[in-house]
Amino acid sequence: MFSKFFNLEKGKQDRIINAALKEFAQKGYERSSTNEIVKEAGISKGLLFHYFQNKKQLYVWLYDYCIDILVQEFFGKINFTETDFFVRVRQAVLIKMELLNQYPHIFRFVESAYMEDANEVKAELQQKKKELTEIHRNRIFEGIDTSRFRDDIDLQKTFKIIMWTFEQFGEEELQKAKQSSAHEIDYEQSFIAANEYFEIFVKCFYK
Amino acid sequence: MFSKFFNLEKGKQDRIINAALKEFAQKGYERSSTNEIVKEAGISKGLLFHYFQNKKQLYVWLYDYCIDILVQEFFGKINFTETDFFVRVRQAVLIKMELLNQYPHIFRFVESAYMEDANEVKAELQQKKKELTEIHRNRIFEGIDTSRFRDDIDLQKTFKIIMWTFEQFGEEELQKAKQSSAHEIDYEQSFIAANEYFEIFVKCFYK
Amino acid sequence: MFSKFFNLEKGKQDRIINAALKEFAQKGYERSSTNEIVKEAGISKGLLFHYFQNKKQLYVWLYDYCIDILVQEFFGKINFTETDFFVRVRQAVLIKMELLNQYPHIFRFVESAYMEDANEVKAELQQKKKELTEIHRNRIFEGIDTSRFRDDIDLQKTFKIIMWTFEQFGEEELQKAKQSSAHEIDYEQSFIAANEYFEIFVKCFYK
Amino acid sequence: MFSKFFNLEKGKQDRIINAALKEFAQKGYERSSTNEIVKEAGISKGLLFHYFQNKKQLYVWLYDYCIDILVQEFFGKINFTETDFFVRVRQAVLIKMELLNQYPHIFRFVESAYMEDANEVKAELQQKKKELTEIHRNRIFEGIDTSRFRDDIDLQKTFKIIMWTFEQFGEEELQKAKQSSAHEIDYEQSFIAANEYFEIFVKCFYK
DNA sequence: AATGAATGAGTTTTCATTCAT
DNA sequence: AATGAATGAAAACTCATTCAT
Repeated sequence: MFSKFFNLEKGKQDRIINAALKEFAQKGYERSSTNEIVKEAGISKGLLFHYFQNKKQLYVWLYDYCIDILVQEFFGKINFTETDFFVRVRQAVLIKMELLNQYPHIFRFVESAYMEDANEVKAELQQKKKELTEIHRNRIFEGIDTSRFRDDIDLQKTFKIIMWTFEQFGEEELQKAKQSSAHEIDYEQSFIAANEYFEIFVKCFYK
Repeated sequence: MFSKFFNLEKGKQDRIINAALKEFAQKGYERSSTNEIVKEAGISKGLLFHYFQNKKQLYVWLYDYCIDILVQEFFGKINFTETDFFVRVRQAVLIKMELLNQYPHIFRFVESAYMEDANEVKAELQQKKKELTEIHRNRIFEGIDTSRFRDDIDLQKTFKIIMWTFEQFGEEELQKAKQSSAHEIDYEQSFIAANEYFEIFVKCFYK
Repeated sequence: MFSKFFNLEKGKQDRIINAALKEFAQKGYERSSTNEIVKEAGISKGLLFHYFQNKKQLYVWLYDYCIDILVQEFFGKINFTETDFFVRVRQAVLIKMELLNQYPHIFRFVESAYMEDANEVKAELQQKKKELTEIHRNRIFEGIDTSRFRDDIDLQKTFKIIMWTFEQFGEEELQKAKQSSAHEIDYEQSFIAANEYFEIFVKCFYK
Repeated sequence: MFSKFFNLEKGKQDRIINAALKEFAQKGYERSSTNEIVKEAGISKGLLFHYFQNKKQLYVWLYDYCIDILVQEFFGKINFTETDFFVRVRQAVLIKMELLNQYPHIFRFVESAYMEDANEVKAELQQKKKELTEIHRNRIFEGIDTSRFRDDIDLQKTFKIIMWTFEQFGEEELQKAKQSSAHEIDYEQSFIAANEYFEIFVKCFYK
């Protein structure tokens, strides 16, 4: 399929990927222009369509490519010997923040893809998202010691409460950052706040 | 400003509102076509722009209009004499579901507006969202009896955990509904599941 | 024809005239919008077209109206008892400058009308211009004492040279003014420069 | 920038240039339609905007293109070994008339551009006009023998009088031609009339 | 006399995609 | 593999003018 693309000279590959990443992250699927992408990548119009049949394929391929990178990096950094739930979740939150810092373009693109609702790619994207969570959702909890949780509450639901809290907390920090003067997450302060949530959870959900 | 619009014959007003609602909810701001809207509403191209200076104003006006309806309906139905936090939240969740059923188009449009990231309207929308939450966030907790919560946990953060949980729970139910055969929320089953979350919270967060 | 218009309350007449003057002078015939005119004049769309059948008629009528004012003012101020050609021309140049100062909008509009080349009004305007010059060209030289000019040169052509010189000189001063910081004609300096041209002409064309 | 355009097949280049020339000369900037231009040139709408970013750029580029041709042709035909002022000016007047005949469309377009007052292009055009006159105004008088002029008159102003006279004279002949039955300049008769002006100038301005 | 809702053809510009070279 | 000329449908928006009230 895309093996052709990978035969390309590495530099050109990168220029194309970065140009597309930048354009899509900035403008979303619909508003993005293949014209701008080829201009930024310094290649011809025809070449882009030689490798990617159309805009949609380029977008979806790029999404897969980015997800692969993020998933590999993410799970590569998780310490699976740690069995305490909260330590594990805290790790995950931190790693996510690190990745955000390390691959800002990729992250921003994937983020924007999650919000993307252009009809053309929506369905395909949602399918992929679903598959992704199905595959990885429980991987993050592999080897967790569940014996420390209270016995009188549903564990699955308790996990969800915790996951949702940190998802939304992350979202809130992101929003705050956007509206701050620095336009950047204040990691130190975020870390302290996150810990306070951990404390509540430990107090309430552990035996 | 838009008083002109409200002088219009009611039927025509509704046709315009519904056409715009449908188009924007379905396709998002960028992809939506004013051409389609006027065709659906059965009016001339010129008329739309006689009432709304441009596409953006139409969108933002429609957003305000919808938010007004939802906010009024929502707070009109809340029983503020009830002081128990969880009963109040349960009420809110139920009312939200009712509204979803009663005004599906308006709800879907506002929902899509929350995800909208077309640069042109993003900033304005975010400002409005911020104002909205600032005004109403605490209204929903007016007169709540906080004495029943454990004293050793931060109340603000605890509230957030609960709110986030039900937001995300609602989201999950919506997603499930979309992928179900009926394409409709199974209220009975949702209600049972929601209750299970309530039980966890009561057990863990109350004294 | 337009007697209807003059029955209107004076204030409204003026508002309409000034609004049209401003719009046409600023944007030229084609780019001007009747919408803007009625908005500025504070009247309804329908009313404008009640008095002026269409945009073209409004433009042409306004042109006539302005020309009438300028012509009357101009010839009213000329001192026809003065028989020296150069004194007369000098007078004319000064009066033109005064009028420019007194009726800047009218002047700018007429000026713009002279440059107007919108097909729709071009022909009509040119016809009017021709009639105007035919009627008034020689009026300005009424009672002039031609005996002081050299006998060996064609008087008609000499007059033309002088007229053209002052027309173009005025144009040049106008351009200078436009590009100056003050955006205004420096009358004192203009007057001195004009005099130098007069001196050349007296030296060369008088006996 | 526009090198792309010149890579195009010559025939197509010409069709585009001529179509634009015709449309702009006839209707002026504002009233001209890019739709009409592509129709006349027999190309697609997209292609025009592939080569020229927008209508304004097309107009300004065309102006530059035309001015270049006229300036080169004009100065190429001037005989700079001739040092008599009046012979030189007579030459210039004749060459201008020749060019008018040879490149009627280009001439008409440039002429219309001089009268153009569409806000969008006005400033840019005026800047270009100013540069043009600054560069070339004195080139036309290179090597002129000024010793034959009277010593008691300002030479710069005298030159201006002469230049303005012939500019306006040319204008007048053009207007006459337009309103004549033949719609063409009667060169022979023009030449005689021009000579009469020359005679006046020689008599009056030479020692 | 006065209003302003209504029209719809018209405008410039963008865009993904194709294809001959 | 690589180019870039070419397409034409579609977009948002404007505008003079009409007409029922």
